[in-house]
Amino acid sequence: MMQGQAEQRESGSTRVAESLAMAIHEHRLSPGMKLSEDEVGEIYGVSRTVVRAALQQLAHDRLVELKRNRGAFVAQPSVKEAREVFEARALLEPRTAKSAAERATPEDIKVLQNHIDEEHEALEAGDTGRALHLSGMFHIEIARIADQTTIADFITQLVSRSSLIIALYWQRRTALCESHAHDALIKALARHDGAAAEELMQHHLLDLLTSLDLRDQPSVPRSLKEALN
Amino acid sequence: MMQGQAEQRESGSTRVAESLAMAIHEHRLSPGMKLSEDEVGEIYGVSRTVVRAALQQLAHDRLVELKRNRGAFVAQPSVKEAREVFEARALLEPRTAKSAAERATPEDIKVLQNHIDEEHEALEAGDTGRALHLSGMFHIEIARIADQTTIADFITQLVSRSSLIIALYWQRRTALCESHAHDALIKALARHDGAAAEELMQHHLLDLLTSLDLRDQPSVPRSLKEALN
DNA sequence: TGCGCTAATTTTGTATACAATCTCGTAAAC
DNA sequence: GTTTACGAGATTGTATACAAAATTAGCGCA
Repeated sequence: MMQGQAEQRESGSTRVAESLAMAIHEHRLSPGMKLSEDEVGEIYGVSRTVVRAALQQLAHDRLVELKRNRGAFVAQPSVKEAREVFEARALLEPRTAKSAAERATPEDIKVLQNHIDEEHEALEAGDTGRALHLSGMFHIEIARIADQTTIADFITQLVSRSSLIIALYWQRRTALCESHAHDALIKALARHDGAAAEELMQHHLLDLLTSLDLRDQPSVPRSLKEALN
Repeated sequence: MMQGQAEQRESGSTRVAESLAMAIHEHRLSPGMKLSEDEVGEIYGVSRTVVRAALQQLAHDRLVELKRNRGAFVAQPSVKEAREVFEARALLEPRTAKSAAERATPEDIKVLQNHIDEEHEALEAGDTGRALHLSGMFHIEIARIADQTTIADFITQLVSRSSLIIALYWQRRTALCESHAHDALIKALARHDGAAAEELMQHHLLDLLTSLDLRDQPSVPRSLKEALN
């Protein structure tokens, strides 16, 4: 009966959620921006029902914040939240990179190399949004290689939030994140050097964190109301 | 205008979700059981709309599994998933316990002690469901004390899933989890001994894991259909 | 009896309708 | 001129109605 492509067509809400998430990752939607249900629904040609489901998904990933009876807003991670996200990543990712190094197949390495290549391309093309997105995908891919679905899901969420954090707290004066950390990582993975991968990941995350400007200015509120509410 | 208790009354879907989660934690709902939208809605006196929202929340926490066009089922974590959950906990909780030990106030210790006392009470009363739930709350409370909201959220999710895993894979022949590990932990926290807390937590999680029967029997399917689908 | 097909029933997915709440502009009072 | 109160408009929360898909039951046939 060969059921051919098991392609279980994804539900409408997931499609909308993914599209919105992409827009947030690429910084086309800024933190604090309001996501009106009617507006979003009209854009995607779906009813408020599916928009609400999509927004709820995104809220659970902390990409949007739902305020009761007020609607959905692109999240504005506080400085504390930003630190917490990177502390969580520091706990999860180095060890996961180690596991990945021990398990990586040549195919895995190729996929990762593709990510890096595309990342460099986007960077040279000046498309920093896309470059940042691909940079995040690199981290997620490593978790996938480690064959730790649960941890990979957490890292996916953390990378998403990191994108938002970078949008808010990036110091543009710093040299771009093109620190070749990913190149070094992929080399360690290719030669199955778990210890090196673990350490490289740890330092990479620390570099990322210190490249942010995390002094206590809980983001610039757009209005007095937002500040006090 | 002093708005007094900021008690933002929670939405209907969260209420339903929390009630269902509690039922799952206390093993009143078994893994694999179907949660019909109409049925759940009738029980709580709400429409399918809010039930669907609640189920989506629970699905995101991996407490229920949503199958497209087929409905919601209480999740049946596989053996692999069970291992993954405990590996994730092994990465997150020991360090968090260390942080908690360094920050714990006397009030924090008191709250934890209450948890333990209630846990022992429930155990003596033979209410293992409640005991297990309180045992989980103990871990979550430690993450809260560490003042790491992000990690605390992850641990909350992992503890939830652990409850399901225990329901599926617990070996009843093993001596009950009343291994006094929590007593030792609270003592380490009380004297701000971070290193001890970290190590105790690590061993505690390992003990938990080894007390499960994780041989490759992906749970007993109720029917042939479930096995093949 | 056992298998396969079709149709009725049930259940989920989505859209729409109504109710509750908030926002914001206007105007009156101090 | 500033503040407060009120109400129209807009937005979200929930319920219901309809469409699409799956499950189930019944029937015919080998």
